[in-house]
Amino acid sequence: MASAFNLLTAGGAKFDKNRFQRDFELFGGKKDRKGKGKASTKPTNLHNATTLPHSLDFFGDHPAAPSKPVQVEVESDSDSDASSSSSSSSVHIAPPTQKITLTGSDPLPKSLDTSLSSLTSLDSASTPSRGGETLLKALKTANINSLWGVQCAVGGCLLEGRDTICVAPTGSGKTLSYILPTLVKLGDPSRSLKETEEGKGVRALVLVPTHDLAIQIHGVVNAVTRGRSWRSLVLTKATEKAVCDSSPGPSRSKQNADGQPEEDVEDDEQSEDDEESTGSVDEFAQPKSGNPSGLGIDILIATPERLHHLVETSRISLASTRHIILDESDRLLSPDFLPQVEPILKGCTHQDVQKSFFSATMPSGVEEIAKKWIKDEGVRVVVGVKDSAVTTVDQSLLYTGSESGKLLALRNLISTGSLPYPSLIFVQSIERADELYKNLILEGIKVDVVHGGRGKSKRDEAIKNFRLGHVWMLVVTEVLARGMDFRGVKVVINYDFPQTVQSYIHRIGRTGRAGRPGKAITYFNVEDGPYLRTIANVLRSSGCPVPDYMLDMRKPTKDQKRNLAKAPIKRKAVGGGGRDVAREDGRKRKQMVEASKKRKVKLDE
DNA sequence: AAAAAAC
Repeated sequence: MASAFNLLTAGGAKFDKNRFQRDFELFGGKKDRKGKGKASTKPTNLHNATTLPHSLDFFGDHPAAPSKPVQVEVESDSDSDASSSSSSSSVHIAPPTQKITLTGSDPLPKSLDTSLSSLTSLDSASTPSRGGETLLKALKTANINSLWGVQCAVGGCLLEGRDTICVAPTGSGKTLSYILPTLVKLGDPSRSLKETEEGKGVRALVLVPTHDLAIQIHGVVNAVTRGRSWRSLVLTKATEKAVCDSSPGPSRSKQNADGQPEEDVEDDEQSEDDEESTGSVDEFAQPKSGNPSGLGIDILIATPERLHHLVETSRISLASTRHIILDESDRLLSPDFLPQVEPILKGCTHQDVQKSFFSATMPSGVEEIAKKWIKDEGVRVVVGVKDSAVTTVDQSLLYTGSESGKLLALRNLISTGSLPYPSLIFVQSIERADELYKNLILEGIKVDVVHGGRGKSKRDEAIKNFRLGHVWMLVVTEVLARGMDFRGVKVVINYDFPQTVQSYIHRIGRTGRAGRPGKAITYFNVEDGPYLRTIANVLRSSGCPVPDYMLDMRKPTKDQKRNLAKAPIKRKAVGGGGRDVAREDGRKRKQMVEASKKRKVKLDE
């Protein structure tokens, strides 16, 4: 326990002001490009274009703002970016450093050093050529000047062509850790490769559990491929056709194991009709050669369901895909998604396809599933302590007594001005999200709500406004718990108790990113009692004080399960709910307890 | 039990 604490605190406390700044720009760039009325400045000028309101300006008003660097032991030599172009920074602040553990068959890949050039200078199988040079240039434009720990380690693995499972904390830089090496391995954009086999179809596939995360990752890709002709798309209804068109002809899918040859031909005819109706080129004029335009998609970012559908109906082939990345992979390999994800993985039939799996949490049961898809030469990268919360978040638990007590507590925070913005409020259901949203409007705050029941464009809009600072508080469901990078978020409030440890870790990981401080407050009531202990253990492992009685609380037994989802926000908690023992719940609680035990056991990893 | 993810 103590060792875990030390390990964690040794890690999270370094700062890289340059890096934060460029991260902001990175995402600002995406927003601005899409912004309607916004002055369409160059993406790099975003910081100026969308000046942060004071409340969002982390470095301006936070007491812990590193006007001088936080003093932590320096063990990395990532000082190469000290002379960055960033105006307001003569101080060098190092990125978060944590212990990184690689396991796998020998020889283990050598970690890259923190300089960007280590991405392209490697004499790996890839063709360095001009691709590397222009990538470096693009990174500098995006104000990315050095690699972080996870990016060095994962970069080494992916560049060597190894399949990889990576468990790294929230906000530690996982997205870039797979995007950058993938770009290097792809070498040149499909546009420059149109005559070659390699440039066709979906060249790299990133699979994520939510639409919103897909959009965000697309923004990252855009930011690091600025000025080049890389073709990256999010698979949506709108882009579906273009994505199918990029797929090599059906002749290819015939070679696949599960292909349905006869129907392919008919599908082809069908597609052709669709083509013409949308005024596209006659891509399928030559069915057997397929996609004569030769325009592939370099990086496709997709959610499982739509892609699964396209694969199952043979409208798209992943037979030429060389890279498949599962982000939030424990979620994607959970029973909810597995039926869709498995066929997609199966569809990647190229003999050289590289598979990689990423998450901040990785229950061992799920990791076993991931391993089944990985070659013997696979590498496991663990940054810090697996399945632990980031230590940069100040976590606390707050007893609110009753349902109405929650709203009271939140209102109190707001009215006393003690709730720093921007903040993120998690609730358990769509209904409760809408209801809390309505209540908060009455408080006169700039608030919006995001959940799966809202249209995609509304979601995009709300998230954009939140990033821009036009929205101070976002009421959300689990949909935004994972992966979303709101760099400025100061507080996460778990208005409703998270249902799993994983959920808790991901939710509070929306703040305290990249070594920055953050705060997480979790409300709980009597009915959350059984689950409290598990979460309390997480707090303690990451160094946050927890009253002893919480850890002593009895293990979850057959407590009545509150139907929280249907409980109105305003109403007082109704006593005497269902008394029945929900077997499902028992099972899940056991998993939670198991997971936390395992976490403790594996502290020395 | 809810959420998410296609039509």
